[in-house]
Amino acid sequence: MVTIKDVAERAEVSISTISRVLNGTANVAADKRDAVLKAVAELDYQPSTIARALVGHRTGMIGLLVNNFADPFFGTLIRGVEQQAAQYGMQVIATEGHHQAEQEEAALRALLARRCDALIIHALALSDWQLAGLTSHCPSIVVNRSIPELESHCLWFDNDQAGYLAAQYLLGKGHSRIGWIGRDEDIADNRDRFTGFCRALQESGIPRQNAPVESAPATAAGGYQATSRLLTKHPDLTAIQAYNDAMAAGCLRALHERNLRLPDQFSVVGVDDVYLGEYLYPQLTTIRYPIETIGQQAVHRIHALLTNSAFDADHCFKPELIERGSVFDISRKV
Amino acid sequence: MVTIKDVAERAEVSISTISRVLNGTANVAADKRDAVLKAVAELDYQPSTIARALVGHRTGMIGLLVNNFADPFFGTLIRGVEQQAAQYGMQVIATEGHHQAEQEEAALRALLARRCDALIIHALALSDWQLAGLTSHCPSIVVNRSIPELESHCLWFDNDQAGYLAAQYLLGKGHSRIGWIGRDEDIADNRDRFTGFCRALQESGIPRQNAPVESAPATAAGGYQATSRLLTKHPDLTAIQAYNDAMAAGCLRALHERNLRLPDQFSVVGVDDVYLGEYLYPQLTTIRYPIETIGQQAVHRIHALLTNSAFDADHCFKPELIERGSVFDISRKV
DNA sequence: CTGTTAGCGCGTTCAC
DNA sequence: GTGAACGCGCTAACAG
Repeated sequence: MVTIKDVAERAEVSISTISRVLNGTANVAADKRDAVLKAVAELDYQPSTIARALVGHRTGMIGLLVNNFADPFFGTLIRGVEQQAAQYGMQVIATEGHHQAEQEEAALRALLARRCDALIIHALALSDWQLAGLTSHCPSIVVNRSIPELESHCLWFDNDQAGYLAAQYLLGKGHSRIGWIGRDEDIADNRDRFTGFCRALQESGIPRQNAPVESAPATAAGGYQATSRLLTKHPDLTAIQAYNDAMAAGCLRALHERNLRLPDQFSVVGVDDVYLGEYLYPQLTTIRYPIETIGQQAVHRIHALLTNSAFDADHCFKPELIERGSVFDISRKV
Repeated sequence: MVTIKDVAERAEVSISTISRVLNGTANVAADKRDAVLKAVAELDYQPSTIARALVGHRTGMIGLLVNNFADPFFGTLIRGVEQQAAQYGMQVIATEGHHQAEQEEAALRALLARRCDALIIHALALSDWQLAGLTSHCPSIVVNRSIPELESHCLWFDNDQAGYLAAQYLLGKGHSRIGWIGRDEDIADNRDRFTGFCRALQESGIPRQNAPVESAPATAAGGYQATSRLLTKHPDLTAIQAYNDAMAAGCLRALHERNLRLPDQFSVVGVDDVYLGEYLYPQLTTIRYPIETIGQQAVHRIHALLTNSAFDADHCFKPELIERGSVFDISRKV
């Protein structure tokens, strides 16, 4: 690897001069400047970011912890983070936590050992205080979670409102017998979306027995199972609201297998708007979780943290309805 | 940040001793060893990987270049790479190239400047010689592409065989009027899969006019368009083979919209087996592109390169049929 | 304007 | 078995 010393010899100047022209730290005589640039080009010299990091106490790296790379939800998050980081001349080093406390902790420690300038964290398994402990020595933004003591460093999504919005949309299309297929793990996201769902029904005066519930893993297979159970017990339903798009996809499959004509005979709505929506049939009407925007905002905040500048206090991201084709207006049919 | 010096002071030994117990480089008296360990724990000391990298000339980082994070295909690749890297105690730093030569080059340069120990590259826009130039100073593995001069450093997929396998499967199920929906960009993947498709038909004595072709972008929307055009011109088709799963998803939508009963009335097969297959209805029969395995193998090779050990010469990954529900055996129907 | 020097945090000689 | 000293590649403060 060619070092600053090699360049200095070739350009016949001192290493400081190299450093100066490359960083614009001070004025350098035009002829020497040219000689340096020439030598740099000829040698294809790239300053070592690690040597720079050692002396500058900045690595230019943002550590990112996500659950699972293969999941497009996180892929989209990574992309938002990476693109915005590039704007600030930083790079991203991402790791998987698999929703396991030990792995999440190990990943964070590795990121810390790399001396990342800042961390962006999506962790479900770690407790609030564990997270607080691990991040105490490094500027961190926690996404998709709200930790009371760290609130100004959290970016989250209004899951309650998402559930509410989806249900309201269904109600507005004339549905009154709506099933809910939820996630079987008791996590805040699921609770909140369900709470919003219930609130919307209640406001419309729909009795609870008109809104049966089934739980399953938050996957397509889970959505399929939950839907099957739901339809067997409650054949009078006209719509299903799913915890997320993956479950909604499984739900659609269960409906297709029953030879229902979609969307005319049954409506489905999801939450997340991750990738899947346009691939399914009918194309899924859903609630958008602006995960890419959240990733970008996280980087903005980090930049603000690192430069001690101010940032907006707006931590909570609002859901947005994405109307595609999976919901049918049954009020017109009647 | 707590440094080795802090630990040394606290443990009342020299920094060399700290280094020795942490790296097991030499024997240390038991009492001092304990003192060191105690101080390390109390201070929660993590050796700086960047200082280590500077002196050890190893960063423990693998640079990874992919097209697009949000695409599950690459998400799965990243996951394969990351998991295997973790086995070797290395970490991954990933960047996006967006299939644009300048961005791919910039990304590689950034990775090089970070002094990654090795690179794993999925680049479409860069020319062979550009790639060769960029990677000449760093052990690199090129995935999903075969470069003659770098062949032992390439890992690729037998696209021809994939196209052949898919077509053969369709033929075996009694289909003889099969459409092809391909990618409108002229890249090797598309050409090879199509070549394999044609070979299978030819071997079965199917005349070319029974196998019409349409091209479109390699997305669900493209698959939808191509299918629509194909069906309008050739209403007698009984099956479609798609360039990839995304196009197959769009294809399914076009079929659903024509109120075809699937899979009974029309069969579809894709290639890639990325994530989508189980979400669609009918669940997609496809050809598996073992991208996660390729990612793992790439890391194995890198490790071999870095340790000068031998590795298998097996560069070409074979396709595998994944039978799900989107192909109907029409020979039984007749 | 420019070269020399002192670290950044750590692994690794060398003497002791 | 252990500590002092050097250097990895670079930036920043210091002289000139």
